[in-house]
Amino acid sequence: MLALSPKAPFSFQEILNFLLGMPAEPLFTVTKTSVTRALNIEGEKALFSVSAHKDNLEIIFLTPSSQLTQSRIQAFVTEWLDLDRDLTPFYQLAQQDPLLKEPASQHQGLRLVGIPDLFEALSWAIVGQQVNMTFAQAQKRRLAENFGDYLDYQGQHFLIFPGPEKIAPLEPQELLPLQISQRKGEYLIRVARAMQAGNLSKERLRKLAPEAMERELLAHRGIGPWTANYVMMKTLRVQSAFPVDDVGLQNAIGAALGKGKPQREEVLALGQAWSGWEAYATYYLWRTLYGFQK
DNA sequence: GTCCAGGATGGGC
DNA sequence: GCCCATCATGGA
Repeated sequence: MLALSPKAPFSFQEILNFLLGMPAEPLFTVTKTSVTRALNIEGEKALFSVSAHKDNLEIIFLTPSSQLTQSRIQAFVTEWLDLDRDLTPFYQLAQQDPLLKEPASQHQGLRLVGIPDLFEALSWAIVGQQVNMTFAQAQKRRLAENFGDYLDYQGQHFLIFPGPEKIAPLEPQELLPLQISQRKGEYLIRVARAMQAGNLSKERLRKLAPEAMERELLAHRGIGPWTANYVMMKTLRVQSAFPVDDVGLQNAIGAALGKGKPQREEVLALGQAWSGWEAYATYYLWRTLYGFQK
């Protein structure tokens, strides 16, 4: 067991509610009090769960884990749940914003749950392009089932997403049975190969300024503006990342303003008020779409 | 049957 | 630069 102390304001319950309200994620299980997932830490598979303990969080290691693995998992959870972020400036900004005021006060302490693994994030974004999320989750699950790993524990089956080395040798036709289209299969495989060749990595990207980072991502076939900003938001933790073209964001804004989907320029104009916090603003607006209430 | 999903690309103009 | 067809599948 290991305790974590997130920066206040923090609410694990809000995180759980958010996850429970989304289409089921294949890589972890969520209950009303905890989230449990398996990871492969440098060849060692480990299972852990995160739950609230008073004002703090605790990580429970469900499989025997070395000291090194435990500290890696701690770092993973900190990054995954954005525990070190100080949200105070965002809430100050949100308080004066017509669109953010309500969601921010209603979901005080909600963190932007990320996707620390770059290949997982890109894969998820690519299969999620222009299809509903339930369908996209099914494809992600099939990728994990067919090419990833797993850990069984007390009758439960925990999937581990494959690394790029598992996808790089494939041909798009081999992904068709998973209902991944020829074109998306090409995108996935090319991204996997670029990562394997070292031309695309989190380490390289994180050294770049946001503009250069986006350019670098856009250079890859299959990564457009939406995918680039989505990954910057979920994986690279760029707070100014802003997936303007996201249909969910547009719907959330439209609903909040009591009208239809806004134009691209309207979204950009609203985003100016969120400068530096576009990623969290987007996330809290997404939250309004999936109204899971206890 | 039609429309919409947390888009990207390449062509024509 | 913008507009448009195409890809491609499932659920409402």
